[in-house]
Amino acid sequence: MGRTPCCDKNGLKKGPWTPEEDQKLIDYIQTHGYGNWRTLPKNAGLQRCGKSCRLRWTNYLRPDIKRGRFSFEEEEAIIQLHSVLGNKWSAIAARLPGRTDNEIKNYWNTNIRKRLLRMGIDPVTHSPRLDLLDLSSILGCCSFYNQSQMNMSTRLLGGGGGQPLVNPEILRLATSIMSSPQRENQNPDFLFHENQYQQPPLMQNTNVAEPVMNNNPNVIIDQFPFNGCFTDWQNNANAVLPYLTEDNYVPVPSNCYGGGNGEPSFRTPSSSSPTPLNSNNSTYINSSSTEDESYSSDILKFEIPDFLDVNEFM
DNA sequence: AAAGTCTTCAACCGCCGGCGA
DNA sequence: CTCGCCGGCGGTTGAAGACTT
Repeated sequence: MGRTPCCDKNGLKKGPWTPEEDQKLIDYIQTHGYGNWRTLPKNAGLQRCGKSCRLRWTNYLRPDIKRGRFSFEEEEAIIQLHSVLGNKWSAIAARLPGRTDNEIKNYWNTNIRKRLLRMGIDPVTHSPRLDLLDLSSILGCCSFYNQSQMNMSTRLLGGGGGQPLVNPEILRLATSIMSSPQRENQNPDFLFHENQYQQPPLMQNTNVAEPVMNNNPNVIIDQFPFNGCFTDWQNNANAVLPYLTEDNYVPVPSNCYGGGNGEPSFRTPSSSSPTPLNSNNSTYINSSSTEDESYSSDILKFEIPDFLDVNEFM
């Protein structure tokens, strides 16, 4: 289907918009609305192509655009949404009122993506990348989340009376993963292909952990052992090792690097019984850790803000 | 103070899907 | 069914400002 380029080569302006051009576009749209972007620039007296006008309007001039820095809540929402939707910037933007896909995309690429990388998390799969991981980065990530009042450095290292969040077994896992023959038994279905969140398969040994049955379509089933069960994987031949890709991914749910209050939350294994996941006001995925109550309940709880209609993702 | 490097983000490009003729 | 138009999307670019040396 040969289609003519929307931007005529001759005579149409490109590059940054001037205030005069902005005003022309605003005036025109306020008077006539926006319908046919192809004819709009001509009617509005602009030497621009329709595409450029549409972009300028939707990304910059639209009156409902919220400008300025992203709030922590927005940032958190972007990460969560990205873990489900992938690079569907428009879909993410649709759930963040006042933000454009372009803005979110830019913010992701310039801020969040880099931070995740520094934390050793692959920004594409939202999985820890062992080849990226180093402890200094993990500690560094605390600054990413430091808008919470918690001193995560202390927590990660086990200070303040709590258990360390960076389980020494993570380090052992790294070693075992690299040498595990089960690397060959990778289940590609669990990878976040095509931006679709997929449930991890059942662990064969229920003592280890198993994903909670999804009784509530509003809930992203997100339970997957990440901390505390590595020994079981190592010791139990029947236990299914977490998936590894060629690139040494260990896919973990998004909440492993951000609890409802923004801390990285490496969680304990959940109880094996299906947990009703309901809340009137918000949806929690609650890992009812009975084995180690010293873990903060906040860390084991992931809240999906109401304005994120998870239903639409499914 | 100047030069070099890095970061940010507005804008562009090319592709795709929907729709009507 | 094919074709062409249009809107929309995601990836990429490059200018400008910020920061570092």
